[in-house]
Amino acid sequence: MAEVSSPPPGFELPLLLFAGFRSLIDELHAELAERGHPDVRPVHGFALQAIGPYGTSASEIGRRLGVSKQAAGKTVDRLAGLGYVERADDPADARRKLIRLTPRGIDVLTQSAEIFDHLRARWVATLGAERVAEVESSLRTVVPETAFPVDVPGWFG
Amino acid sequence: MAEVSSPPPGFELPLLLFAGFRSLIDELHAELAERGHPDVRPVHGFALQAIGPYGTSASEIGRRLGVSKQAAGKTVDRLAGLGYVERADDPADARRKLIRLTPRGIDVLTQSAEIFDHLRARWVATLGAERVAEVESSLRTVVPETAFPVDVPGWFG
DNA sequence: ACGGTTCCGACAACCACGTTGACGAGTTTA
DNA sequence: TAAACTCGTCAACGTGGTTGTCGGAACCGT
Repeated sequence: MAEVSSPPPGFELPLLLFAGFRSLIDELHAELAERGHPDVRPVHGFALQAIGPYGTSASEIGRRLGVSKQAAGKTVDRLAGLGYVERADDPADARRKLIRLTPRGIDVLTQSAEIFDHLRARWVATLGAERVAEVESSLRTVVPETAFPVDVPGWFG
Repeated sequence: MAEVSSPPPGFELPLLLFAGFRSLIDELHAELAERGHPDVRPVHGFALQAIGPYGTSASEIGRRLGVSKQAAGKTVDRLAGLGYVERADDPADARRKLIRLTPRGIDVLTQSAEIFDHLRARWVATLGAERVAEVESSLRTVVPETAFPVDVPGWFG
């Protein structure tokens, strides 16, 4: 019944989770900057993921990200300005503009995957494969399916 | 030498960490809303924490949060508008305005601590005390001291 | 085949949150 | 005392959201 030693206060858990997330993202972007992608921001990664290898419409990106089509359109504008995506007319539907990843956009995604693997390997080197796997499996257990971070942008404010 | 089963791709780790963080914060704010604090946003919590029980100046809040004093001033404006903080003249220094938590501000902090404890207890009920403690200790090990999320606001964009 | 509904992308106005730069007023320091 | 610094505020701006509106294109039911 009695706790042997008092558990840590509950507010540490979210702080630790965020710190872990943040350190990974910070290192990712530091590394991306060194590899020729200094201008891509954390939010952009989610948008690029939402586009996918075959391209989609801006409205669809908005739906996947959980934001309005207007917001998605603005994000596409900026990504286009940075050279990560391009707009093309959709031959099948004159209303739509197909948003596609440029080679540069594909590159940043490829490199990101590589860097994330590298960062996870660093955690394994520090904690051991088992403990990393257990963190992952614990989180998978406790995180509701719905909470998966599709709709990240603007969630904070 | 060979991996018995291939490890999960590295990009899952940050996603899981963020999903865990986010689910906790979402539940916190859902609960806070029910307890009479529907307008407080995730970012505000960090600012209220930065103020502390005795109050400080806006510039100091900015320093603690890693943002400009102007940005801190705006945040204080909003928190004051919501009734969580108040400005008072500092008798010792006519330049400074002392930002202090109102009773309502103290209440939201007290309730947050309580809710976080409750949420952690739910994780314990699902995963067991040991696994939760191990997640915490693993993260403490792997997170650099410097990455502790003091300077959260605006970090994303 | 045509007319209503729905969807697309764009424009405008607005809000939240961050940034720099400048400034007057007050405090500290040399 | 004069110079240097700090505080808070104002202004302008950038970015990432929101809602509302709108014309044009596609779909669907009669």
